[in-house]
Amino acid sequence: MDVFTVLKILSDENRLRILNILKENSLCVGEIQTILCIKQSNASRHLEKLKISGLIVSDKRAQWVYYKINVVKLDTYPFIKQLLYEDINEIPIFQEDMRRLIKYHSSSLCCQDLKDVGHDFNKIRFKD
Amino acid sequence: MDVFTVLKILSDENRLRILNILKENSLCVGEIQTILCIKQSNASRHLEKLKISGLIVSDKRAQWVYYKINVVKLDTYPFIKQLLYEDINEIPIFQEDMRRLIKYHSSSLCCQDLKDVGHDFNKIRFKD
DNA sequence: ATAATATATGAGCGAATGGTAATATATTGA
DNA sequence: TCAATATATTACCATTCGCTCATATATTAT
Repeated sequence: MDVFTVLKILSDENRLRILNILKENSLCVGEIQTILCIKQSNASRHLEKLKISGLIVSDKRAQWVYYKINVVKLDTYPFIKQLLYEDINEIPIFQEDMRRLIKYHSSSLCCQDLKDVGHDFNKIRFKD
Repeated sequence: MDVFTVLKILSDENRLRILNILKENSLCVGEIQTILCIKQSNASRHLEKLKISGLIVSDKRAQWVYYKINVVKLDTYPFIKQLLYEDINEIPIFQEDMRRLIKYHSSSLCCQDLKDVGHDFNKIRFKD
């Protein structure tokens, strides 16, 4: 995968947002869809591209497919780590996604509960 | 200019090749066209996009327009320097462009001579 | 087996992209 | 002033892109 292709993969807002929330933990498609507030098919499409690029890997458990960053692949081009782990941290949209991710993790919900709120983050009840 | 747009600008092969050969010295459009072996209108188009993005600046002298890297702008996102000054250095296409750039500089040619070879790098006579 | 659910995918849409040939604009030099 | 040249721009084309709806596939639970 040449550097141009990697840059194109990274240049999409939704894909970069996905990589951002996958930095710490792996997530399944429904969680990504919910935290980023995007359509399921859209999430799935971007995940496919990210997987083909090698930037993420998948792991199917029961009916859920978990995706996580492919750390080894990131070393191919050091700029990717700089971008992902440093440069984007100060950008509002990524901070908001991280805030939702943390809030989701602080709830007691997991994959199989998201159907109950129709994958709508705003319908999730948090303990205050 | 948001990070997605910058990434899109950087994700094109010809634009990245242009940035690569502009790392050390400024060059006019005809020189870029010649060293990269691309069409004049194509070079001009990509230079326009790079200029709009702020990654390069232009400086018109007589009928020639010289472009150079906008060093200040590169600091907006540190990953750009990592990409441009480190990561791409090992990639063949950029090395070949640098080889042609150095060869061009080692000749006694400048802007106004390139018309004599029809902006064809292979028609340039070098001292051996 | 059947219903429910998670994920992937086919088809189609509008928009953006990169390339080119031809032309316009600007500048210089004779 | 006029011819030559450098660069920018217009118009067009083929391709790719991101998104969405609807549907297919796979898995689980009853």
